[in-house]
Amino acid sequence: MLKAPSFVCLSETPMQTPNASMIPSMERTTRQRQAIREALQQADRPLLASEVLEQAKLAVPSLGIATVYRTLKTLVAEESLQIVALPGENPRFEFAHGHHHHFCCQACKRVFDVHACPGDLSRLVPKGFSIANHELTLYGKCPNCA
Amino acid sequence: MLKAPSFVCLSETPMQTPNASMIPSMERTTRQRQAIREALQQADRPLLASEVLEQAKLAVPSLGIATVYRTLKTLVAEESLQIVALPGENPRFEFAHGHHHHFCCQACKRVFDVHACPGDLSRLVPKGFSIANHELTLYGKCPNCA
DNA sequence: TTTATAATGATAATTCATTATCAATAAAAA
DNA sequence: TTTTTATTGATAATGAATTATCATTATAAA
Repeated sequence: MLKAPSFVCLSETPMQTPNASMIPSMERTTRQRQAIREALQQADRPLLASEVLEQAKLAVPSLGIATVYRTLKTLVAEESLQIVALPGENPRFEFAHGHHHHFCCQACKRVFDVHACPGDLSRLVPKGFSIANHELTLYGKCPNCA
Repeated sequence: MLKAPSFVCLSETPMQTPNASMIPSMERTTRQRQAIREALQQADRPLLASEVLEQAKLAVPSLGIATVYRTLKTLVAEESLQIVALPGENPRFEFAHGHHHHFCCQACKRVFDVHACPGDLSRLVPKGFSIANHELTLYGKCPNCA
């Protein structure tokens, strides 16, 4: 009998909502995945897929972009990574660490975490609107570029 | 002698930075363009290109998406329209009207203008960072969806 | 080790928003 | 009107990010 690939939801099993069993598993530890994890951990800022590739290639020069996308997708699915989507920018990725905001340097285009928060913003919206969340992006010059 | 199309920068003319003379002109008033303008004016919120098409088609059913994109591009180039780029969303368009923020309804996905502003946010960033601008997006339920 | 198969990497394919093409149409000057 | 040509609309083409394919490689269990 065929063994199903680890990411397939078998028809023999009861239908279920998307959860860990639907997420492509990472059954093996590979140099590539370690390099990708470390690139993200050592950068103290969210990285583009291309930046992850660039950094992780320093450890594993043969690394391909397909593996970067595959690994990022799995890490997002298992909620280890969160996506940082800035207006008009490709998604960036960082290890999840709660509510925070971002600073985008207009010179070097790097994005930094901002751990402060303006707090309750319900005063800003007209009556009838209810706020569940907010995203703030600051633009300016980082210390290196100022 | 050939007359150049109105949007071409003739080689006989001195090189110049992009300005009004480089912008595709709108020499004729058409039903299509009026319908597109009116769709944007009557919506009190930024619209996707697809929403502009949908609305303007009510006035001009034959309207095509190419004309919508062409007209939006020209209106942006002449700075009549500004682009509203929300994280992970296609660009929306609204008539320019100064600094303001946006509220995105998590239910109906419509985006509304928020004319209030949290003000100076320089206290939020670590020393060495300088803030030139900021963008704030609020998420929640609009009055229709609450 | 040997073996089974998960994972990789080169690259083809896909996706989808946007732009270019071009014959047909229509605005506005003559 | 007639004429000129800017504009339109159907759709082909483009561009850029992401995903699929598949032969090859390498992990980890036996």
